[in-house]
Amino acid sequence: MARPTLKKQIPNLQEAIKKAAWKHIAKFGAPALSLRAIARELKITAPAIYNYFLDRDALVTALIIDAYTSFGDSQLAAREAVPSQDVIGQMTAIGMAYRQWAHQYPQRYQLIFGTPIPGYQAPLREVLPSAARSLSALVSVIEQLRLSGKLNVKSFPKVQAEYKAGFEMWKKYGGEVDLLSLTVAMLIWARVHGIVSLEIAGNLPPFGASGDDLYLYEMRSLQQQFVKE
Amino acid sequence: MARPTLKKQIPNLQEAIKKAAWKHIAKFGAPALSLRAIARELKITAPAIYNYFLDRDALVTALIIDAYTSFGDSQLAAREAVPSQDVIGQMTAIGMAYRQWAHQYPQRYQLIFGTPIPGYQAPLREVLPSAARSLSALVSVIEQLRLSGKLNVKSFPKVQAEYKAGFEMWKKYGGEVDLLSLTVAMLIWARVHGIVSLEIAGNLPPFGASGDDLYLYEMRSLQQQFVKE
DNA sequence: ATTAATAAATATACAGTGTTTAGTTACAAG
DNA sequence: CTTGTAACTAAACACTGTATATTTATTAAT
Repeated sequence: MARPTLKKQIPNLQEAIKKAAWKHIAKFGAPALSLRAIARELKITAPAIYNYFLDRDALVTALIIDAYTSFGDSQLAAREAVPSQDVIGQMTAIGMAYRQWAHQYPQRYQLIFGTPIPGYQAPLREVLPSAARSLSALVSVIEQLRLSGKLNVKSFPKVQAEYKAGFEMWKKYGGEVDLLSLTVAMLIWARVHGIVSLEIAGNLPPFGASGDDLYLYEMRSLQQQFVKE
Repeated sequence: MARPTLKKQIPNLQEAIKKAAWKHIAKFGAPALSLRAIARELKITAPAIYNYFLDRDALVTALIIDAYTSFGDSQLAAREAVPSQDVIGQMTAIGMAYRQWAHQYPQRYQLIFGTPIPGYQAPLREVLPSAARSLSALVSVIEQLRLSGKLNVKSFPKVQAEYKAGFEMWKKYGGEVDLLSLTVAMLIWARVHGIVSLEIAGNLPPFGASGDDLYLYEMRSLQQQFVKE
């Protein structure tokens, strides 16, 4: 029985593999992800997976893209939930959604922003679309702030010319914005990422009853620094 | 020949193993660290390593402690290089040393602050001494700032009571300071870590000629936010 | 000096991993 | 009814960390 009959075949095996992979990641963590374990779960043999993914890295890449999509959905939904006139409200909503998503899916967060898979390096070309989309919510808000003249960027550093090509590529998936807005958004991202990644890894003491006082403080700091008036 | 004669034995094999491990990490990255590869390099068998380290994780822990020590040395040296009256100068020196060290030893940086070893979780008890020491340079400067009344901590959030035990433990290795100074230092650490970790992973566009304009900007931001006057 | 104990290594083996190759079968198209 | 292809299995390779048993060099005790 080299090939199972259609009746016994798993209908969308590609999706089933990813689903089993997520299940294993949630249970044993991303580093323990194993093709053979997935195969056991689905009652197929490990090499069968190679019909759907070039190798383990390709599977991980697919998982990362899914995670980015989930993350981007959460970011865009947060922005949409606040009326577009209230730019500052959108900014905080996006920031809160960031941390909320990270706490809800710590494994997905680490899969995207950490380096939990041995030897794996995400191929930028494949990941960029979903990654740019996920950042686009924040970037668009900063852009709105800039267009309304409320963005305080006194002496904000400029990116080097060599990055221009990367920026053009970003715009393709992240939307038409000024380079300044993108770079400010990236700094904000870096700040938020700094706190959340340490928090997820358990390297920050708990602030406040629910632990988010420090985060709120940092969001206020961002507001005071980058929003005029 | 189960046991080599003293002449053929490697003199401090424990150190030699760590040295070979670092060599491999520098060459192939931390995730590719392999006991068997180390053994091959030293021309011994893999199980021989178990005479010096309980298991692979114990070796990694030893490496992390070494990395923390190297990092701490750099931090403390940076503080010492600036006269103790110039607290703000010490603060920036420490900040610059942080990034400099991270760029000089990206693998060590990722070994400490990332999670590049599959399934490995650093045992806090063993790592804390060197970790606390490495942070103590920054913490001590913040403490000086606080004692001289120049620390601006208007509405800075407080840590939860449950952390008090961890704080007591920290003081044992990181020096006698106020809890506030420690937590402010941790926020500063989070900010700096946010930028540097993204930078090391290649996820930030290059700012300025040598790429450190954004970092300088962020250090100025910290100063403006936390230093009075 | 002889013997016993210990320490430090090797040899071997086990269970696991990703991946390659060759073979087999179910199904679809001609 | 045949042929071709897609989708799988089986078996094997080269790795990995680790456990166990064994061997030997050195040290300590008698």
